[in-house]
Amino acid sequence: MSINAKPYKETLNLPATEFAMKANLPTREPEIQASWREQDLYGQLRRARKGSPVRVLHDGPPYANGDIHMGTALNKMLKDFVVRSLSMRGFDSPYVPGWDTHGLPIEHKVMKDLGSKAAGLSRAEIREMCRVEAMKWVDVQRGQFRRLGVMGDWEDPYLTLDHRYEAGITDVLADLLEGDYVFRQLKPIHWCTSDQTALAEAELEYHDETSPSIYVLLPMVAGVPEAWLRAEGSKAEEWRAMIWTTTPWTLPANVAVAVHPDLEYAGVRYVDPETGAVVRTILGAELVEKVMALRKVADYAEVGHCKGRDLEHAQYRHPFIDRVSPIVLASYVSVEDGTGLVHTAPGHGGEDYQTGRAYQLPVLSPVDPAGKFTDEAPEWLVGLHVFAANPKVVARLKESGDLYFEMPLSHSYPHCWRCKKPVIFRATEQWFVGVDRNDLRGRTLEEIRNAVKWYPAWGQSRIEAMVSLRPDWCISRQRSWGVPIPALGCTTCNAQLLTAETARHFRDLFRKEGADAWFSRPVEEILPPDAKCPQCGGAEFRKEGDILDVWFESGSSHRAVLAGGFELGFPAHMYLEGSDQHRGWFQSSILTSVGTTGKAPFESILTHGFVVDDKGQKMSKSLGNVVSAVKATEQHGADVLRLMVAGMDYADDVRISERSIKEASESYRKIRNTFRYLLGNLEDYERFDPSTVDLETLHDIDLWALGQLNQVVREALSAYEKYEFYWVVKKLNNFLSITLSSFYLDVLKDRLYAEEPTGPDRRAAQFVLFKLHEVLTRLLAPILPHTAEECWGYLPHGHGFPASVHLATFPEPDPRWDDPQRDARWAALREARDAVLKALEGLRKDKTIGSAQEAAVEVVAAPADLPVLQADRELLATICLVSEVTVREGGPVAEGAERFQVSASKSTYAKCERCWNYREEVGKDAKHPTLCGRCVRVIESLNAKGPA
RNA sequence: GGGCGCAUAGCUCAGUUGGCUAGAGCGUACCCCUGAUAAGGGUAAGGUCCCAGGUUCGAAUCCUGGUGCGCCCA
Repeated sequence: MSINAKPYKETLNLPATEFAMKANLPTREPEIQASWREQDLYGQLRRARKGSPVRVLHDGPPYANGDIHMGTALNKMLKDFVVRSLSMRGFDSPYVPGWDTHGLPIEHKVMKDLGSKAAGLSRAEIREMCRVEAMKWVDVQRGQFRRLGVMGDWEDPYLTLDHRYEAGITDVLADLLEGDYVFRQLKPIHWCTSDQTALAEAELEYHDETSPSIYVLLPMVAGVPEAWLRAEGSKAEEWRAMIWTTTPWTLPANVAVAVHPDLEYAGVRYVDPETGAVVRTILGAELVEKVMALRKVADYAEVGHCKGRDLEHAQYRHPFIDRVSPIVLASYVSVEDGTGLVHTAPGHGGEDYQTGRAYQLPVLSPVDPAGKFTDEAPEWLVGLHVFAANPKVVARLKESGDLYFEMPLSHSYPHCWRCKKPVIFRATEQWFVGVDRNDLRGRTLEEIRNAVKWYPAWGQSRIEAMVSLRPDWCISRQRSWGVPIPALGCTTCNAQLLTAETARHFRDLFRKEGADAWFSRPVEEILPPDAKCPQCGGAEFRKEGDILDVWFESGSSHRAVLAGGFELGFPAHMYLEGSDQHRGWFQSSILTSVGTTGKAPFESILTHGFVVDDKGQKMSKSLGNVVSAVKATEQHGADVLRLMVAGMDYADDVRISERSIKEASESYRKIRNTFRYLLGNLEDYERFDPSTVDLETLHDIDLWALGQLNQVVREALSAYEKYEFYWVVKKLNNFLSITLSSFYLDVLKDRLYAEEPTGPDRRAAQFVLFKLHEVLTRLLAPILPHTAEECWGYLPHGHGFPASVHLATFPEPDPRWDDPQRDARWAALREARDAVLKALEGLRKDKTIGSAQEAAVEVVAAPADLPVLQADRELLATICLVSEVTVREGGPVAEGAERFQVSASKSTYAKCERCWNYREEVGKDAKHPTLCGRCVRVIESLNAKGPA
């Protein structure tokens, strides 16, 4: 049968491809992921990059409880962009994900589920339940991260409960002990006297409680302002300092009174309305009236004023203990309530403790685990529970005349989450890492400044400020679910045995049996050989009960993972976390690393902001603005989420809402459809070898398009190097949308559809499409791994391409296509085209034409522009998709006028039945009277060749 | 209250050392095409550049002070 017999339409080369327009990512992505797992893509990539320069992004372990949320998803997607782009840049970039599996939230959950049953279980049994709980969430989260398309060694992640990891933690502790960074000191913590246990902030519930609110007059000894003494002719001993407290029982531990340096204080003389005695006292100036009113004191006068800082180092006597203590300065003092002078007991309060450290005050805590006063307390309190002691203390003060006023006060007070009883602050011995020992702080700051690159740069000043000011690190916790601090208590003298050597002994034990050994085995079985009490030389010990702070655990990953059994290498190229980790993991990592190796564990830090809603508010259940990462992935697909995240500047907060996901879907569709067009026109491409395409056959516009592609490659690669993914997305979007979809690909249609299928003109166009497809797929692969892989699969193989795009490397610009002069010429042509398109819109408005092909156009240009426009007038018609273009010389362009004047009219030619162009020759050929010259030529040639 | 950030069209971002009549993509409206078709093309509308002072011939850009939002701390 002759081709001639077919309708002309069937002789066109219309696009055809299996690559679906509708992505259907929710079902397609899991299929693609399954195939990656089947072929062990991650393993293949490792083998392919073996021997290349290594760049490791070290994963910060998320906490293994609950589903992942948008924040963790954002973090993992960014990490995946980094790891994949490093691989495609040619680096060997293994990624070992990890989980933080110890710690309070998991233990808390287990204890809550157990309820009263918890009391009957051993610590080892509770730990086993915690392990099961943690591993459950590791599995859940692993599935969710994989669903996002995150590539890594999911089969062998690092877990902080792993024996090897536990040994790594203990190894770091041993090194810090060896460097003399670790010490023991009293510190107040929340304590439940009923359960006799320490409580974390998360284990407290706040309820209203009624406490005795008392105002106490402390006798001054020295330091009362001279002016006040002179004015009154009084001595310092005749003055008082008035404090206020709602916990009278803490007064035995009082060792200071705090005032605010900048607040105004008054010296007040008043006459006691009951006794008629004259009393002189120091009070916050703003509170004088209020305090005097409490007892309706009418007869009072202010003797003088001073600043709080003038009172520093003044001295007073304890009301019922033989002790002289100082007035100190503290910035948290306010005149909200009380007297402006704050009773300070470092053993019984967090702020008091900080102030105490600043002034080197003693930490007194004469209270035993049951909440009863020890014999360090005044005799009349010993053995009494602290809450029962309150009225006794008040009575005593009243008796001695030191009580100004008393009343019951209802206020919010912390209670134990388990027994619901009010808790107290009680100082206990804790383990610390001393930040100023061996100048750890200074050396850490040196590393921060000189050895680490910060993305964005302000991350440096942020962490610098934090490290400069941070207090010593309390590393002990009174919990069960974690790695024990392997301290041994001497049963004879209570001294603690914990040295680098003993820690290393337990490190080896933990490596073999896990930290569980500490809890499940009797102490005699696990004692280090020749263990002797450092104080009394005794050889009998008990296991102490503290575990390590979880920040110490995750902060030890540079030892347990980087330098450990994962062959990643120390230091890592990058740590990448949210900006909260400047205080968290970045700090615990660099402190333990500098303390043990002298070096930062990372060469660079990349931080991202937090996920907020479309108004910039944080996501919270109560605001109802939470977008679920898991649901969003199921509904829209991982690639859509990834595109959304990649398009935003992560340095700032990242705004996510249903709307932003919808917008990302639309943006995704545009990308996908452009690829579909490329593939649709490459369907027959694999039948020949692109290297046979004679570059001479490329049209000028083809060369220009390849030159534009070069620009995109350069910009994308440079953006990837700077980890500026939103720039990659922006550039690719613009290229896809403006350069390709609305211009180049539109212009190419005539050639692709109407020219001879295997003729040089169409093949030249396909040569470019092939290149576009290949290059753009590679550039997008780190961001849209599923879609890129799908596209890649449609590429004709056999040209030395790896089977997966993720084994490929990024494209390089091809200098053969660079030609600035051609670019300038095309800039002018495109400007002329814009003017033409604008003119056509006028014809459409009045219904003269529909499609551009119906129009004939005259362009008036300045003499300077003529050479470019007149060089190839048919070209101008081709790129404007109109019937014909005539170019006429006009005068020089006037100031502010358009560069090109265009007038358009309906073409007088007839429409070619085959290519729909309006051409002069239509009707001239006797055999094909409805065709234009080009289509006649194509049909004749096809006929000559016979059926394909 | 302190430290570190952020603030330009409805959304995501440009705007190098002060010279803009402030741009781009997406979205929106309207139109065209019906041979990329739950696609494609075109045109257009959209901004007290957070606010208030200041420096300057000139400020989205520099300075000061606010406001809002985020993270961390108190």
